[in-house]
Amino acid sequence: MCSHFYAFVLSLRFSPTMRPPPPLLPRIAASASATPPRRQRTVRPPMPPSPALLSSTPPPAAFVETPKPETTQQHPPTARRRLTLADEEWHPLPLSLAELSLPLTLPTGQTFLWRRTSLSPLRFTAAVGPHLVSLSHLPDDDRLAFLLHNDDPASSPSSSVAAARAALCDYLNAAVPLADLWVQFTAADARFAEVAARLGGGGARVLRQDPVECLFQFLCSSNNNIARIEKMVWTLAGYGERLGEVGGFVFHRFPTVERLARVSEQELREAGFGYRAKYVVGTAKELMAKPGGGAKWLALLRDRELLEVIEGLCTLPGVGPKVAACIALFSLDKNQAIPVDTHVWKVATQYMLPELAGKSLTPKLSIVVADAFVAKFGEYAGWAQNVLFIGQLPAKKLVATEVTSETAKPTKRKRATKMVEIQA
DNA sequence: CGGTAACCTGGGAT
DNA sequence: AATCCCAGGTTAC
Repeated sequence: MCSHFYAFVLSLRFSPTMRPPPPLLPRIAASASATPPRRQRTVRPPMPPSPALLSSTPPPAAFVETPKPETTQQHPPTARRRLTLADEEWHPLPLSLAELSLPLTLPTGQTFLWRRTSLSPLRFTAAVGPHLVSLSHLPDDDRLAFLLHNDDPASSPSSSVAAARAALCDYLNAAVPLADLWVQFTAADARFAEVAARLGGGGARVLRQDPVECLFQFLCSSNNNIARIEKMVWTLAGYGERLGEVGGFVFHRFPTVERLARVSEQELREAGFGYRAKYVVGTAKELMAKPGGGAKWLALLRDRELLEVIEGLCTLPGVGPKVAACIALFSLDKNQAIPVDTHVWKVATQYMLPELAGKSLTPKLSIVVADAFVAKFGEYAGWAQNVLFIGQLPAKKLVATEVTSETAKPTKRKRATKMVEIQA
């Protein structure tokens, strides 16, 4: 039954709507599942969430931390002495700790754009669309909250708090009830239960990123390490509009495809991209040739089937099955997509398909692995895979926290880092 | 169609 | 100190 879909994928390859196929070599949808997707979802994920989770509307008054309305001035006269959360105008989001753990979601390999701008309380900052936001948890509450701090107040009037909240709920995939999934996954697989327990309480959530942003990030990820990926992605972000400075980091809105298409390969090579420089430039130009400029073409993939999505993405230079699956899962609503990399391969041969141990990972075998995940975990298999992937990361690396230069006294040129174990 | 070797770079291990 | 190996892969033989 696997072969049906394999043939299906090959046929898709030559779909007239796609760019002319390269000479050969079926770079098939390695991470696609052969399981026919029932009821293809379009934009919104399945599993109707509780009304309270349906966002973009302000949360109940009980969750509002600051007594004053959001339209008041940003810094009350008495705010000099102690900057509490309230003084900074944090705005609550409808996500509990069980639904979203920041350290298990932001710095664990699905995005490379967030920066830790505070250690205690733990705080992360990044641009979400045009909004420069920090995320943290309110004290004495397990609710998440965000702080909006674009440079120019005029460009972010009070109304944009609502816009930022809506953008965040979308970005954080807030409508998908993660806690329910974990119950299901824990019952389905002992290995998942073990990893989930070790990670403590849940909250490893799959994001719903902007497809352009996601694509160019994972273009940088091939045969590479996290530190350098972050550096490269940060370089790309620098081509976008400046949004502001937080914690010593200057944040930019992620650049448009059009802007990226004007960057030269040599410029990127000098920035340390290596052979990926030509992937970035090539993909940007390839996208510009699409009707609507590429961003639209990518966005429309959200309405397509997983196999077709993988197939389409693989026409872009530098995008293979694994990177395509990452983009599908982390930005295109393809919750069944399973990025099969070395870590997932290890998990699969160790716990799920021991008969494959010792073999090398081929595109066909990664389909087998993806199928095994979907057979075990179902429609949201990609979310389970994400947790198992995190479980493969070195425990000490899960929350590697940078210490600021004033407290760290780095002995060498490189930044000192301090490892902080998660939970307790 | 499966196996293999380059491909840029930088950090850590030997 | 010189080399090797690896890092969430993709591409070309």
